[in-house]
This record gives sequence, C-alpha cells and structure tokens, in this order.
Amino acid sequence: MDKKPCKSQEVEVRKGPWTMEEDLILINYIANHGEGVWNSLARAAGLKRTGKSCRLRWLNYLRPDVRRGNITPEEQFLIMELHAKWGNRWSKIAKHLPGRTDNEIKNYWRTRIQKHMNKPAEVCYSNQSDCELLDQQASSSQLPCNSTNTTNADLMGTSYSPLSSFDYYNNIEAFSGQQQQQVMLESPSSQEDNYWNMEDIWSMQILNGN
DNA sequence: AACCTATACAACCGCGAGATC
DNA sequence: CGATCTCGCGGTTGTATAGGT
Repeated sequence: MDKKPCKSQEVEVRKGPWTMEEDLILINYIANHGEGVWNSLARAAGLKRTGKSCRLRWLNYLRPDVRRGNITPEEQFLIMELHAKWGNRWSKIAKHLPGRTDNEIKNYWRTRIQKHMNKPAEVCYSNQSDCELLDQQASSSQLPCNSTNTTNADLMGTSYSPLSSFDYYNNIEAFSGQQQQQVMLESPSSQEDNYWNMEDIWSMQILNGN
C-alpha cells in the first residue's frame, strides 16, 4: 500500500493529467499483457507513473466498457436508492451500475445530488409524472417513496447522514423533478465534446495492430 | 472584454485489508 | 509470525470551463 516507494520508482514519477501518448501506451500494454500487478506494469510499460495512477486511469477512463457522462434518470434513482441503503460505499454502488465507476458515481453524488439534498426542500418541482417515475422506481427497487417509518440509521448504518429520513426522501422527491427537467434539456453528446472519446483510442489501437 | 465565481470531473492521497514472502 | 507488497476504497484537491457580473 505505497508504504515505501519502490526503488526503481524513486527516479521520476509523473503526476497530473494523462497525455494521449501515455493513454495509448497503457492501453497497448494491457491489450498485450493484461491488467494487474500495477506497479510492475507501470515500469514494464515504460510509464513514469505509479501503479496506482495507472490502475486508476485504466479503471476510470480507459477501460473499453466504461461509460462516461449522461447519467440517466434510472441510474440516478439507483444511485440514490443504493446510497440510502449503503451510504458512501461507492464501489459497491458502482457494481450495480454497469459501466459506471465508483469515482464517477462519487463525483456525481457530491456535485449533483448532495448539493440538492443540502438545500431546503422548498424547491419542489414534483408533478404527476415525476411522482409516477418515483413510484415506479420505488416499487421496482423497494425504495419507500415518502417513508417516515425507516430511520437513516436503519438504512445506512452508523456512519451516515445528518438528514432525517423525512428530509432525505423529501429531497429525493424534490430533486427528481429538477433532474428530470435537466435531463430533458441536455443534448446527449454535449458533455462529451471536450473529450477525445474511447472509441477513438480503441480504433487507433486497432490501427496499431493490436 | 475582463474578471470573478460556481461547477464538474480527473487525479492524488492516505489508509486498511488481504496476500505473499 | 512479522515484514512487505499489492489492491482497492473513500476522501480530498486541483484544474478547466461555463456562466454571471
């Protein structure tokens, strides 16, 4: 666990954003040799990165099955439901969202959901269709739509959440309306224009003969 | 146009658990 | 059985960019 830097890594370790070259090196190396044993992988691939950094980059960004951006309303509800159940167990939550990473879910939660939950519940966009969607989700996933019977401690274990269950589910309800509107307004690809997408990388990799 | 602020996301850090030597 | 190593997790920080003034 990174207690001591590996001798061969003391020389030079790059930090910060990954370059396209580094990405390609990592992808090619993993395509040829498989993933795992990240420290030696980083060295063998000739990357001036820690194994940890390589692992993170691969899992969160480069893996071919990773889906990025545009969290669907269904995924959003699932995240809220599972977070209510398990708290900040992001990797556990991520296992139930194919293609989503714990890091992405964590970021999504902190930037989009938690923010709304911390607001008072006066902003309630609930309309009939929102409630229907919420009901659907609730019935399919055992999420109580407006339960006051279950405490957060019951749902989340000891380490979690200052909100009362009433506030929590009220906010989920309020939030669902907001997000539905937001999702409708967003064009599917708008968020990804700034990224060179993974299809590009993989097609380049194919061109490289891998 | 320039500056400021908020937001979103990529990446890093520290830690614990489990495996291996 | 202790030391070391790797992996994985959750929290936090850094930075690019969009939006507002």
